Amino acid sequence: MTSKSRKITQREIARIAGVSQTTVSTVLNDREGSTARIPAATRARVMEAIERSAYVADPAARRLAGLDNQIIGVFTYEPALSPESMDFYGPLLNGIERSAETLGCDLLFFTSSPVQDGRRKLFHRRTRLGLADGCILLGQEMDGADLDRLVDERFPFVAVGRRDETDARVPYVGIDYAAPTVDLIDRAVGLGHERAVYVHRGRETATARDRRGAVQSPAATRQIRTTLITDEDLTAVAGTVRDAGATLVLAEDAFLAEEVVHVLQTEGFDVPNAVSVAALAEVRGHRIGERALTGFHVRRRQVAAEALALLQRLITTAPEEWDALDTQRLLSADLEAGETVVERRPA
Amino acid sequence: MTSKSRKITQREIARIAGVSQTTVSTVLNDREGSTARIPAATRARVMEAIERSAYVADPAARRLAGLDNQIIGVFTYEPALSPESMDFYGPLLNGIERSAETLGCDLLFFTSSPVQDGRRKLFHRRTRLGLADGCILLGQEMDGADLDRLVDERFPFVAVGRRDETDARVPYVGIDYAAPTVDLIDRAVGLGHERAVYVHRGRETATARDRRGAVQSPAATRQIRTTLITDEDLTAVAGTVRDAGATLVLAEDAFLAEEVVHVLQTEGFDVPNAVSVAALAEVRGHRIGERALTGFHVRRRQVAAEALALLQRLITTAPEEWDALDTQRLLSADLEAGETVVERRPA
DNA sequence: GCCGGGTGATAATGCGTATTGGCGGATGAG
DNA sequence: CTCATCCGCCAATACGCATTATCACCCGGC
Repeated sequence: MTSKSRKITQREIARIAGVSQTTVSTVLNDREGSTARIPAATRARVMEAIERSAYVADPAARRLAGLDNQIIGVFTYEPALSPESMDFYGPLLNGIERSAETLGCDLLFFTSSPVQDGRRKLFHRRTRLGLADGCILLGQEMDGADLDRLVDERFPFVAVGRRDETDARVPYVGIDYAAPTVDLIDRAVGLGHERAVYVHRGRETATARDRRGAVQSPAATRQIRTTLITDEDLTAVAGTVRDAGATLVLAEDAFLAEEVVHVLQTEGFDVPNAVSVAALAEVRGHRIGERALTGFHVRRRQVAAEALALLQRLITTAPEEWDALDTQRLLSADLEAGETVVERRPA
Repeated sequence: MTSKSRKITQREIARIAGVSQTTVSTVLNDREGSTARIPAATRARVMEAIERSAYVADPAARRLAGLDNQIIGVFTYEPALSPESMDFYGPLLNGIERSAETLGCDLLFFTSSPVQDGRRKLFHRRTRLGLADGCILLGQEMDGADLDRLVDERFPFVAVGRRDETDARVPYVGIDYAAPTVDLIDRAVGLGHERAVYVHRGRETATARDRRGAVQSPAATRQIRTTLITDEDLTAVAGTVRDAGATLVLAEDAFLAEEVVHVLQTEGFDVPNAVSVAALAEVRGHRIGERALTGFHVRRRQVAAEALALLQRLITTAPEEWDALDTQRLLSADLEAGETVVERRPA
């Protein structure tokens, strides 16, 4: 073997097959029409030259010539492949990889983006964003300017997570926490609970508002009285529970739930027999003592799959017609029964 | 805002700044020389136009013009981001991501490669390999044809894992199991062991030969007598141990070690008090009852970092001078003390 | 013998960037 | 006054591919 093969181009193939570069291109893309007809014999000759020389098209040239590339960009605001971020990013990346595989797309991770204020910047002088046909954005919080610019440039992208707070036109696939929150409360009511405390982090993100909204919604307040407090002074939790006569504590996320339980137990509460506890977020892998924490489960793999499907639709649709598309999608989190919300014991 | 911004090119910038496209390119790459001199005033004018219009270079065009792209390809023979592969790929990918970040490179995952015979094929008609400046190959076993072709085409790449069996010219970063195997045996001898059994999988890979070679090396056999058996009939292990009067069992990997222990315990052996056990491979996370398994630890993050460093050297070196480079590198696995190799009790 | 129409191809062009080889004008040396 | 520099800039070109516009040829009909 050991051909000194530098780089095989269509021109090279053309020379071997005794045709023009145009013909090679036509054969490769089997483009047929009144303007370009290739008889079987010629086609075969060209094909053979291609097979024998193991030609592969230069993706850069294809891209420059205006074709798409089957490359999907993946941007994360922090390192995605570190052990710490794996809990969050792992299932998402897995879902993305699987979808990309079936779509026949490669994945371009923008790991080179310079870090500013502790998070990566999507746009910079040497960004390779333009190589991708579209881009998936991952991260707990994103830069509004980045999103605006993507929208302005009509670059196909999809954010994972609710993003309507920054720009109403941002396409996203997010999680609905409101519906399962109401479900969870229903279930607690069914177990006899009448007073609850909701401990939240006082954030003003869309999902935080969603959860508060659900807790304070008519559907919920009709059945249970809930006192809201923030995590600023966790030691106050015990007092609030006592004062409100609450038998159920909801926490904004699983970590907060764990802290709250610790405080309650220190104050002599029996969890969950005297006070039930649940988190309004992902709880897989979180336990309170021996018991699995009650809360939600988010099917992240499915979120990723939906995001890629949406992105694919954007890529294959002309920007002018994006308005007609349904580009903002919410998936409901699943209720994860767990074992920390139990029947209310008569006092 | 809301510029209808299609795509800003150097020509556009040139028009705004009242110069030629050549000048813009020169400023951008601050190329200076007798052939192209730009006075500060012009440079400033151009720079301002660039800043204001938020210009970013088209990577495809750059690539086509022969420059490098700061893109490193990552090829795995099976899905890399699935939960099952994470044990193996996780630390490697993490190391790659970190190195890429400091090198300012993006990562292109070739997830689109069509699957054939249960593993992905690197080369296909639409491969985007050419977009990358170089490529990292990951996977337990690789396709020799792929490696040959990469070598032939002088495409910069580095395989993770020993690959000298396929082609002597394949650049790789692998793990040395021979040295730590001898170390492990030394230590066992120091604890009084005189007879051992090595249970291996009967494979003919480079690393498998390495381990067998180390076990049977003069340095080892001088101190301890080792009987080799394969995993074909694990129930035979107990008999072999008894017949050989062995007090130490070495297994080719941690999973095999676990199986072996199970067999031994079923047969009434006290592990590790009567029979010590160790694996000649990664053991982190593996336990025998309450005890951490003795064996090796592979610093995969470091392996990845070395691989990227080597790849970078290949990329920045002309192919004609690759021969002068040291392109095959072995890193020694660390001894992981564990608790399953203990002092030999007098019978 | 001329014309229309279909067939099988190709030359020319463009995509956005980098680079080579100038070119006109000013300045300085002889 | 002439010739050689040097300065500041630009036209032209290449990169590999896709696409548009043509072109030469042959065949049949009139």
